[in-house]
Amino acid sequence: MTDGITQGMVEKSRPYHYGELGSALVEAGLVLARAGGPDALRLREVTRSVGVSPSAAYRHFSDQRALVIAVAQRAQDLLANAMIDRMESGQERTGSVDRALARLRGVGLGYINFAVTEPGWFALAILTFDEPANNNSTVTTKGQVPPPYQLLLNALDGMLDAGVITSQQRLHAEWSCWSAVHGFADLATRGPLQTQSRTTIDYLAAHVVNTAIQGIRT
Amino acid sequence: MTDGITQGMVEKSRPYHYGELGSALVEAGLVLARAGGPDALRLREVTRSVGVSPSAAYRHFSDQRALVIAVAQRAQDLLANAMIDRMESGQERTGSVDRALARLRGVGLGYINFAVTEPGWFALAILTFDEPANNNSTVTTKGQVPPPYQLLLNALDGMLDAGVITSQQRLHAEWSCWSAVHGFADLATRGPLQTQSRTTIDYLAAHVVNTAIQGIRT
DNA sequence: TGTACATCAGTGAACGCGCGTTCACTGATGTAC
DNA sequence: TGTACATCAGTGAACGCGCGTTCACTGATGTAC
Repeated sequence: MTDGITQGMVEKSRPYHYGELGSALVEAGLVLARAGGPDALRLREVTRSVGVSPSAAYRHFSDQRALVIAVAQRAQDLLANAMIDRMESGQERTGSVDRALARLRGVGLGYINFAVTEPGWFALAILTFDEPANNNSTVTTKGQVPPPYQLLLNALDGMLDAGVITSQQRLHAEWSCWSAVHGFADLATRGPLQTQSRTTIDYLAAHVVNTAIQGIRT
Repeated sequence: MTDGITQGMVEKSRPYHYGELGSALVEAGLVLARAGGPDALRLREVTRSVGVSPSAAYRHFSDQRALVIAVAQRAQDLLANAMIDRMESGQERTGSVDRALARLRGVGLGYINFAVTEPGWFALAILTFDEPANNNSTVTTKGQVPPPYQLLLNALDGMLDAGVITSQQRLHAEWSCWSAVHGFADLATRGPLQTQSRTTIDYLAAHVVNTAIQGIRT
């Protein structure tokens, strides 16, 4: 029997201790949450999928909640990355106005697109938008504001800088935008739009984002 | 010991069979969900709060899911009523334009207000926005479209009739409006706004609703 | 009006399940000498 | 270089919990005659 070396895709006869069980658990949690959402993050199931006893998790997380928060943080980062990707695609724009508009649109559509393509991760990510960013499991704090929210603020500031909106219109615009985009994501993910085709969803998403932007431009 | 007659607020020594256990369970579920949301609707807990054995519920509902759907239907009705109340308050308006605008605003603010004041019921109500309206427990079907959604459609049609928006602008406007309002409700209920004061929430809600309406007027 | 009986709403015990958490342990690691 | 030992990551069994659902039952109801 092979020993020590990871064998194929399923690792049998695990090494002595374990490489980095903490991050392995988070990674396994990410896999489970992708398919099953936050409810799939049961401590026993996560440890089982890693091939470790349930109590082993307590060497790395104080309790199940801490594990969920760590996985949710990863999901939130994935969401932020998806938004950044969408924001920067088609980056060459003629004017600064068009560029600011495209970036704001990208932020919104990236958010919605992530929600629709990865509903499990999305549901997990939004669980912790309220969490006060507890630094857990030796992760360095990135800042008080959660990344997705910060991306939206940046895009809106870009609208102000480009002169697309006034500072009066900029006021509280983040809540109008976030509400529209988040609401659509929820309706498409858990609500009445969940049975619609992807084509329809994408079409409506573009419409909703454009309308929201029109709204803040009064 | 008193018997037969309901005693005070807690009914001890229950009557022979039970009045209307089916609706009593739904009513008890409503009380539980108000405080604990959908997760509080455990069959054993509902039957316990009525003072009946768990298996008694199966005389009235095929399984737990059916009970949850019945309670959710009630929560959805409460939401619809809250929207109607808000829509009709301050009904006397000078022009038809102002009236249509006020009604649309009322629909949105009623929705948000219900979510913020009754988050448990709101969370339950939105659980079944996708449900195909299964007629359960001898309840007459009210129509395919869920009431809250219908109210929004009516208000938007009113905007069209009053000439506030064109038929072009009317197109898909329901999704822009619902997204904005629903998203704000979620952010205020489960998200980053849940720690804000009621005053702030109300102020932002008005802003978001106004912005959404501006958006569909392009 | 009174008795026999079918109906069926609610009982109570039991089922299997999976969960999060604890605790005394074991066994590999890496350091001190 | 080799041995003794402290460290601490992971084990495995057990805890108490509450859930949804089943099934043979009991006991009040209301109907038939």
